[in-house]
Amino acid sequence: MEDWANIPLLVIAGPTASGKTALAVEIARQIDGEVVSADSMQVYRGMDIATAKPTEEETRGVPHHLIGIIGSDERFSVARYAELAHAAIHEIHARGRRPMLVGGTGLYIQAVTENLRLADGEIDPAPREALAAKEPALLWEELRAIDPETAERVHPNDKKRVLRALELYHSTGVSISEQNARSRQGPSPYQCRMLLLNARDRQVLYHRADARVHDMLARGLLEEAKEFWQKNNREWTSAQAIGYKELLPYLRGECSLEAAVDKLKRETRRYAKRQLSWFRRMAREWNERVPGSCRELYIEDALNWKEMLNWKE
RNA sequence: GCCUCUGUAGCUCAGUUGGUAGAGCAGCGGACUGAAAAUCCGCGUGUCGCUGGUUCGAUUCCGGCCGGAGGCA
Repeated sequence: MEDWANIPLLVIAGPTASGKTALAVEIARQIDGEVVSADSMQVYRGMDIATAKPTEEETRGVPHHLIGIIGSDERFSVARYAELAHAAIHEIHARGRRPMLVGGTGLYIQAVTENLRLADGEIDPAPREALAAKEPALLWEELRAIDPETAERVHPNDKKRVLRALELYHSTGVSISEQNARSRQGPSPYQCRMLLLNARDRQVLYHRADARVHDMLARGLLEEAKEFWQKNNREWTSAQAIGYKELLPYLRGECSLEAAVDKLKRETRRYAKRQLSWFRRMAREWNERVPGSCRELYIEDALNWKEMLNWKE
């Protein structure tokens, strides 16, 4: 695995509904590429409409990896994702094809491109229930006792991160700050270039997102959601997917379809905004480290394939 | 036509006994290392309908006009 630096990896990132799939497929067909999905919800089986999994028609023969690989009732983690993604990238490269990392989950992309080194061992979820019952302030104090550096960075109200830090420590004996320090020592594994899809006018992106919500509904999102809730538990990670939890009140007769759809659109927009926040930082950092390693593309522009292909070398 | 109510942020509204205004939602910015489509932090973005008058000063008081709702005809 020491030849990592020789593996070129084209990353395509962007918020929801920005057209990542279409761009990736177009490029893949020209450079003999295969897509490794970096999407925390497309990893689950089923959930096809809600997670906008690329259809056969859309992929046009370009292989896509890490989509629909686990059950919606399974636990998953960045650690497992990174492992699978690295394996897929190496395997694609070994076959003489070009790996492309494409998706909207910033954490997953970062874990792969920066080769984050996470502490060994599974995280034991058992302490979570015990810890969750406690007051947030008490949990934060607990974290400060074992890892003051992380406590400093994590807001006491950010219960999820406080809990995770405690779980990590209790399960592996490694604190978050230790793990972070280790990660930073890792090599930059691949020869990376990133295309970031964005919109000059946020409204343009939002209109596309709204249109996609309507498209999903037309394709049977309601049916899919109904089925999803028959088989899945609200506590499971897959239930976080935008699309199902917003429609649940309607399916239970607690609100109108219109209200639920409005909520769904709003949550989609908020999600896109959070993604952009992550990617903008990522772009800034990449270009500081390796000038020109991240290029921003605007969905309003007619994309110039030839220019992009010359650039990626 | 007359009477009453009403017009303040993108929306729903509060408020100023006259000193250019604030909540919720929406929106915007940010963080993010084992759940991340999650979780969390920060920020009012405004011709107070228009126009005259009174006043040192009007979003506030008075008149007129315009828009909206209801009532009587």
